[in-house]
Amino acid sequence: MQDLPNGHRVRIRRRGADKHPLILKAARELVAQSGFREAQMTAIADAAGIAIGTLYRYFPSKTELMIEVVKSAAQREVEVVAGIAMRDGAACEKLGAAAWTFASRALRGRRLAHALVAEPVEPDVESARLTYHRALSRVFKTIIEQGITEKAFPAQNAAASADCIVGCLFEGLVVPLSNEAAEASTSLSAHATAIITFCLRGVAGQMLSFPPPSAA
Amino acid sequence: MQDLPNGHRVRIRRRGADKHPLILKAARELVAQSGFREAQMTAIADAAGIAIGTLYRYFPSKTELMIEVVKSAAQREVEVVAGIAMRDGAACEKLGAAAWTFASRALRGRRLAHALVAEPVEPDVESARLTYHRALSRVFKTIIEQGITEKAFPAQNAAASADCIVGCLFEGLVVPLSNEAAEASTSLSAHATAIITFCLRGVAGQMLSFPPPSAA
Amino acid sequence: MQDLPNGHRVRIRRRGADKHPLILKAARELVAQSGFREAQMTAIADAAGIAIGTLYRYFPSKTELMIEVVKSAAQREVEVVAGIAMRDGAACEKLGAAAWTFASRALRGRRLAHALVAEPVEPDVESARLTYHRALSRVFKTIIEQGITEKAFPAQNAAASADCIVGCLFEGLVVPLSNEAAEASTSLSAHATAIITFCLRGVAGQMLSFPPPSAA
Amino acid sequence: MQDLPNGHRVRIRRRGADKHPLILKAARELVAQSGFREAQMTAIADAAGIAIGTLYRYFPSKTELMIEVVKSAAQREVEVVAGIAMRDGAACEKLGAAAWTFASRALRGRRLAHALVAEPVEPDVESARLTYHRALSRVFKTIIEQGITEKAFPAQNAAASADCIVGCLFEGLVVPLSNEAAEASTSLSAHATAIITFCLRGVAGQMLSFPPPSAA
DNA sequence: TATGAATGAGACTTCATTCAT
DNA sequence: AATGAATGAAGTCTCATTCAT
Repeated sequence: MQDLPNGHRVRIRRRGADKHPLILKAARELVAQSGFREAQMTAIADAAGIAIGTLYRYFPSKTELMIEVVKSAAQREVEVVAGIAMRDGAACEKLGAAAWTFASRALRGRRLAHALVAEPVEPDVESARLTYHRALSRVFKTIIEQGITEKAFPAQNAAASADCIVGCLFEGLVVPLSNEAAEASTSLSAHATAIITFCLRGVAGQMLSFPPPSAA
Repeated sequence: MQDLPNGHRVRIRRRGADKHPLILKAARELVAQSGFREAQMTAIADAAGIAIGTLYRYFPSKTELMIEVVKSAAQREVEVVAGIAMRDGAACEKLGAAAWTFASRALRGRRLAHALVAEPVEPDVESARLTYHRALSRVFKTIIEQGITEKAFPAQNAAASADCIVGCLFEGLVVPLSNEAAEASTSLSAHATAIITFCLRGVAGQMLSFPPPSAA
Repeated sequence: MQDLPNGHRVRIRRRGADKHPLILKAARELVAQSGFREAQMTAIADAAGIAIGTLYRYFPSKTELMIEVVKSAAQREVEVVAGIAMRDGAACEKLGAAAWTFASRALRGRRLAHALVAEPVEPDVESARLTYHRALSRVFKTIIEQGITEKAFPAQNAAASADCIVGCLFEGLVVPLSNEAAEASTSLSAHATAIITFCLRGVAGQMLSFPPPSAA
Repeated sequence: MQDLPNGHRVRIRRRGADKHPLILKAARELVAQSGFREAQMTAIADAAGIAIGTLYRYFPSKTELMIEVVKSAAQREVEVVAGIAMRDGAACEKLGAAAWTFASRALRGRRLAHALVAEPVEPDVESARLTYHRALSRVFKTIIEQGITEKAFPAQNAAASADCIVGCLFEGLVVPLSNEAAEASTSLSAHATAIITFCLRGVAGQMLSFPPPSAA
């Protein structure tokens, strides 16, 4: 036995493919398709093309698997957005770019994004989801603090402002995605622009032009 | 069968008390106490002091009942906040007051607020929950539009800004409530102030003093 | 809700037969037939002619049901033997009669007796089984103490002697029953007589004639 | 395939260590530690430091392995006790010594002793366990018969008396061990003395002084 | 020969819903 | 109209055994 880098305690496996990512992928796709509710262990095993017992070789319980699903999906989002925060450049521009990046990614991968934000889960998974929110918030907080230091933004409670940005993005972009009817992407894009404009005003305390980057 | 004014399709009942509100109240309290997960039909019937069979005379399914729970709980919140929007006064003040009212109500009734925002539900209930978000957003939109008309606020996408406010309030206040550990109410209150300040800046595009009303 | 005399916390049931004894009987028969191992909840429900869900209305878990099975079966045995201890008469005679009664009952109901003595169970059920052993032992202890008082038996550790009697009866009579091949009842009867004779010698410290009662 | 002298039917193995005893040892230790319930095949293979597939090369099924475990553990106990029966000396003293030896070994190795006496098993393993009881009984029978021949003991059904002794020792010493709470070893020792005294009286039909040997 | 990943039958339990009384 | 016992589909998890490498 040993602790693997991915944090799971499993027997050492020498031969055969590690089905961990395979299962995670299948689970994530099921969740992305129909939400947590439809992601039964049997369905996940079927989707992964393995037996239910094999699934339990890699994940000790459904809860653990769902936590991994949330963590892995969330981690990716946070990484991308965090990458922007680390760039050189004005806080104001980075803030807009980070928000826009998150928004455009959420507009794709609708169902999964929604699952990461507002869908029914049990307490332990909820906790992992909350961690995602907080991680995302920290990225924005970092940018805001830089802006305050640079005098680009007025003094403010950076943590609260960051929470607000996350809330704006979720409520403005992700929650509407839950109803299946996909709106025209142009109107969604315009909506995203309005949302981000609001966030920038909230942080900067003044009107800022917000030119959405051409690349999503 | 007929459609009643209150929108419910029930069998005509001539004698005896209408147990509809009784059941709704019991269900709402159970959800407020322990969330949707713990609100089994049997438990609701017990709490209402009626038989499970009777419950099914008034609600055709658990889904329908939960939709009613969300609607009724949401309606109350919306009404209170809408009441503030209808007042005379400057848009700016009303905006702060409405936000603060929502916030303080959410800080009480944590569990219910959380259930209305982020808890696991099935698609049909999710839909009712979304309607609540939209209704709340409309209230803020009305205030913002008034403010734009009065030149108190700059021109903006009022609907998007309203969504943002709702998002800020939910993300900033309700989601953190999901972890059982109740923080000190003073820090929560300070947090609420920071959140609302952000919202006002986002709408007004400038620093606004935000004096929270003494009464909630 | 209320605590019923049988110690189970169930909803008050007004109409319909109380299926508690029906289930217990079915479970006991299954155990008597094939032991604990074969007594799956589904099989018990089938045997009782009810649905699995109904079974769980009356017993919260398999463990609880098995504990009841052990307790109810054991209680009956202890009661019968205890009845003899309460009679008037010489300790010596009562001791023989009690042992013989237990023995003859064990010779009938073989499988169940074996389950009560030596069969595989989980810890909680094991505990109930141990209680049975101790209760039976206490009956013999009472008789022995009476005999010591009456100077019929020498001074001795009555509790230990009682345990020994229980052990003799179990090992001598019940354990051999576990192999399906039923021996001739005459030889079993003779064996029982030899066992009980040993016990009487062990208690009395001298040779005692032991005339088995004609009635079983 | 062939039947080996040790009674095992195994494939002929020419090279490499015979892992039979290794596996048996691991299995026995696991059973001794946590009982049959916790002795899963995988756990046994792990404990033996071999692969599960290898385990199945030596034992065709779990049942077979458990039978071997019971047999081997039992054999050791029987051998030790039988060694005493083979000594020179008075039957009476040997009887006490044999009983005391068994008792003191049971007081150590509690869990294994309990598994050998009263733990949940399937029919085939049960059968092996019964064989152990009978073998132990035969040892005592031998001693008793010697005593009868020597006129040290009165005429009696030696087989039945021997069964009784086994029953006394099991019921008096092993069964109480099943509850985890380890009693003070002094009280256990006193209890063992009382049990053995009873057995001696049962066999000899008179009060005998029983001086427990100092060494176990 | 050895390995150990994979298998899947089967066990327990929950809870929304029905229907005879 | 009211009752609540009964139902059983469905979901999670375990572990003895197999077989390709």
